[in-house]
Amino acid sequence: MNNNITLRDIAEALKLSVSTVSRALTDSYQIGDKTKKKVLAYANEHNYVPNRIARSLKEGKSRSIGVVVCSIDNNFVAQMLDGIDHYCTEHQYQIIIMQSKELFEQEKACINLLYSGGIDGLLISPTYQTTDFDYLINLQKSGLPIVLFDRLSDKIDTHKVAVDNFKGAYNATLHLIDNGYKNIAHINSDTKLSMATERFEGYKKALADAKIPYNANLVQFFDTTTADNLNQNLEKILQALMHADTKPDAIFTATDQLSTRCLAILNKLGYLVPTDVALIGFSNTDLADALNPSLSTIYQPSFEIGSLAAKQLLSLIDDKTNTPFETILLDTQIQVRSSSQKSK
Amino acid sequence: MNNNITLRDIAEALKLSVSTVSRALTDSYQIGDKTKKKVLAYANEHNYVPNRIARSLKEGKSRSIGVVVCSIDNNFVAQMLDGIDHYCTEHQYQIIIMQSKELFEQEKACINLLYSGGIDGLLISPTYQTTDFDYLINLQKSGLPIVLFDRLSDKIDTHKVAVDNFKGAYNATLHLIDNGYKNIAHINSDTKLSMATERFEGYKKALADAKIPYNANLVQFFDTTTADNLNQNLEKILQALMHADTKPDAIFTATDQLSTRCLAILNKLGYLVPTDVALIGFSNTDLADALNPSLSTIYQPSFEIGSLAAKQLLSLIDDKTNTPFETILLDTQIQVRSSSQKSK
DNA sequence: CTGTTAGCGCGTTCAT
DNA sequence: ATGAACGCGCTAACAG
Repeated sequence: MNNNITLRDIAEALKLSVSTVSRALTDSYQIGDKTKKKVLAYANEHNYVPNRIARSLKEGKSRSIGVVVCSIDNNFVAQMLDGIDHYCTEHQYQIIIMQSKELFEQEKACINLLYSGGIDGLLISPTYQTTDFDYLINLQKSGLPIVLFDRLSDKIDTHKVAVDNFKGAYNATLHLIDNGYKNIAHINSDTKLSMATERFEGYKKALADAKIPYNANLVQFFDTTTADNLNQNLEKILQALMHADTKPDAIFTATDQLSTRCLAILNKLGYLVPTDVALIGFSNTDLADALNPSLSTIYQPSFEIGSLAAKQLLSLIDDKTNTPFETILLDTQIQVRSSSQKSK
Repeated sequence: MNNNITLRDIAEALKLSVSTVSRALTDSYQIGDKTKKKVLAYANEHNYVPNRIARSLKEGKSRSIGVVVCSIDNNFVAQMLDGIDHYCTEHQYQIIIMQSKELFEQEKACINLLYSGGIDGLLISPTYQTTDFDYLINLQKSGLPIVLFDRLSDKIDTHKVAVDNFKGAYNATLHLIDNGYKNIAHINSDTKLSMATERFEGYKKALADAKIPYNANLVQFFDTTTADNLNQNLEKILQALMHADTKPDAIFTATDQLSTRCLAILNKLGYLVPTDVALIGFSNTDLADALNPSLSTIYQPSFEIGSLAAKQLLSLIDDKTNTPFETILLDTQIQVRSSSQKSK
């Protein structure tokens, strides 16, 4: 660890007291100009840098926040982290990122580690498995500011930031309907988190509004927590769907991974998109344009989700005024490309 | 910050001394069984969790390492971070990730922050701009263990982990040659870091071995540090190349971003890949299969780079035995898909 | 086996 | 305007 010079080193070298040096460095009004100059000069020359750990211990706050996400190796997550990092760096907060890998137990382990590590607040996007929020609620009760982002839950009352999943899903489905598709399948994660049901609801509402009867056979929820699960199950599901009596003419996928993998697997199985089946899905990949065919997506303002969540958390940390908790839902953006339009 | 109970709270409640409690909790041999049990029980019940900050201050080490990368919002980087995180979590080290955004000044700022934050070691993949390593060398001299990963430099002597760029580039170029391409263009970043020149050298060597004369007009180095720069310049470069007298029949791109953007832009400009021009490039995107056309890539073992780099760093931190520094170069893997093969 | 004491580096009273 | 002393929570050397 950092074995730089300390206040005491400066004090001894300059024959001053530690407290004088400390005050000189913080530009206190009670220190004479000459001493200030002298101290500052010495500090610069020997590039003194305050020991953050000691300061944290003293002040009872670390100016660092914990961030728990499913996986850092996920395009969409990385974009949100970028937003979080941007806001926090700007406000001189350090972030400590931990990965839950979609495992509830690991999520708890992360939180524990972060908490004992002395974070000032917690930013969390729960795992797909997470249904029990008592753990977080207890932490919150014992004074830890918490903000949920991307994946929300009603079970805990706090600041939350995500997108309007219902509307996004509604628009995606509506877009397919507007393009003449009728047998629209929906593939989703089987998580209990609200994002999944909201997207499902948006899908159903769009069908209902268009007077298209809902067909449960066209809807699939399954375990997407690991890449292997996702790939294998998705392939089976797609094959089953495409061989069923009511073969879908379009698919609306509910998550980033689901959308891109779905396209890859359809290609692999030899189906022509959108001729055989159209596709639109939630996705933030910047390769959407280059995909085969270019992928229509529901784009989420990932960077903004991250930076806003960070903003909410820092305000929670600083403000002791009990402002009521709020849930911010940003709008998604529909990006129409080839995969969802009947080829001319 | 964490305002849990402390050793003193336990000590007072149990009418013991703080040190006894401390030792009981660390299962010291010098503490009686009954006291141990009592302390442990009380600690569990009130879920005591040691204050990491205080411990860090006391022990002079934080069990945390700093990681500086260009951007977390970069597929390849995220994969390496995943590897780093995996190894560090396993060994109970915390990582603090900071983004340089390819800016040398910001890189220095990150390092400063990390250093004053009391990291035990530093993992760094320098910016494309970085040519001056004195800064790092000084830190190293003052006792900070440093490991370079992914992007290396001769200017500093320490552990380094990356891939064999020369060989990877050689193989990519050779593959194009084997498939009958002769006018092979090469697009690269204009960084001074060795990775760029090594890839360039690999390209040239493959040409030379095949007795294909080197044509400087087919080689382009340019500023890829921001997404805007990359996109705009790349489009110009591609248009120029494709309209030149010696139009390339194939392109070898040297970085992840370059490869995927190149494909997207070629599509946008209306060129058919690989019919009009073939393409292979360094890239780790898991969407390579789904791209239009599927993209042939030189794949780097990103996770391994990360975890190995972390391993080297932790060994540096723990070992005080002066083992000589080593540079580990992992093999890349060529993944041949449609973009680099003459359509049949 | 247990308690007392000291000190990590810093900020902050309380004196002077 | 400056210094001495204390304490944040923890570990470890030193006593007994």
